[in-house]
Amino acid sequence: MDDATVERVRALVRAIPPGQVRSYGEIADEAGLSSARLVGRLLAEDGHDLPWHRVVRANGTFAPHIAAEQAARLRVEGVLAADGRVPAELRPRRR
DNA sequence: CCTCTGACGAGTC
DNA sequence: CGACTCGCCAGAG
Repeated sequence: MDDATVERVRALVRAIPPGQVRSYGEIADEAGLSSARLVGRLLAEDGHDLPWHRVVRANGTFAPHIAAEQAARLRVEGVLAADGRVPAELRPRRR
């Protein structure tokens, strides 16, 4: 994967407004990536300085190992994650 | 070169 | 709903 793509992903994540979430898949498409997994991988390696907590799975759930931290950070922004998932209204819609 | 393993997603049953 | 499968890219062993 090339650096330009990585930058696109980082920019997209940075562009997510507080209190709002987007899915790995959406980021992947818009950044021109073929797989959502790559977005996850990028965030794991190079996303420490990004609002990664605003990126959730397509069904609104969190990745297991970061669920607690993610829920905490979102709560600060006013997003109350009940039952380890984001409220339906904020959940990334499939279309 | 092959297999396994992910911060994933969509489709089937 | 949950459980499984397959496609996806890259790095590790």
